[in-house]
Amino acid sequence: MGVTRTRETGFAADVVRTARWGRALAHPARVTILTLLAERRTCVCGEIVDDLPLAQSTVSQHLRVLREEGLIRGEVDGTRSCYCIDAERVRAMMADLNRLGASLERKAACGC
Amino acid sequence: MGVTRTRETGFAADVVRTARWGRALAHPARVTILTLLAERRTCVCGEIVDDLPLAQSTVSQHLRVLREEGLIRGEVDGTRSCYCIDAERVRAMMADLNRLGASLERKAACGC
DNA sequence: ATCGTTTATCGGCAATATACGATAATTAGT
DNA sequence: ACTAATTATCGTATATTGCCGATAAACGAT
Repeated sequence: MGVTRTRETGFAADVVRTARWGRALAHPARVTILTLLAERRTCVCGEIVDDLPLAQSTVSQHLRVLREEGLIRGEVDGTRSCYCIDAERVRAMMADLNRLGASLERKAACGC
Repeated sequence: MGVTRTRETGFAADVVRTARWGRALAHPARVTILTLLAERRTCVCGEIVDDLPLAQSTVSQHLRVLREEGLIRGEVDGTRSCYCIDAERVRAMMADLNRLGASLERKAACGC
């Protein structure tokens, strides 16, 4: 009764992993942050805030999501936090997404 | 006051598009559905329900999300709905995601 | 027309995500 | 020690998502 199924039970592990990448990218702010970090190689938090139409605290939360998925790393540098992309993880993400994409495209012909 | 910013304002159009792909993939059920459709080329709704640990109505909602993003197409066939992957859109999605991935990896060296 | 089958949608509830301001924490500089 | 600057976290309000059962809608078969 009232089971409140948790989101990630009953699904294959690789599928869950892929879905997590999806979630990480599922907000424009996070995609923008990644792009910013790529363009500038590295950014302090304040610079990111300046480039987003969001409050500092909100940006910080998005940074956390990205950090939790490992896509970015943060380093405290004095009073500021310096963020950069974790290339390794980005590659891992793209590998997973491409694996999905490839398997979808391989047999894409529609029988309908 | 109480601004409740809408989620997709103030962001670049391509970023919003990428984030939408992310959202589409952001749930294990949807990734599973896509994979199922790829494996079998085509499925009626009931078969999909049978392979997911979710109620029929819930699966139907996930199908709708995928349909709204154009990743799958549904065709009514008598009393049943036959779904299949829209290869075109999947390619478009992967192109967008890879475009992001490439731009992230290109300048990945971390300055931290 | 009625019944059985299948799928979509509705209504409602719980959980999560998103947003903000306020505050705490950390550090540099004085 | 105090102040200013920067960032993370907290508290909270709202929106969205996800889930289910129930119901509606569409169709085939009798």
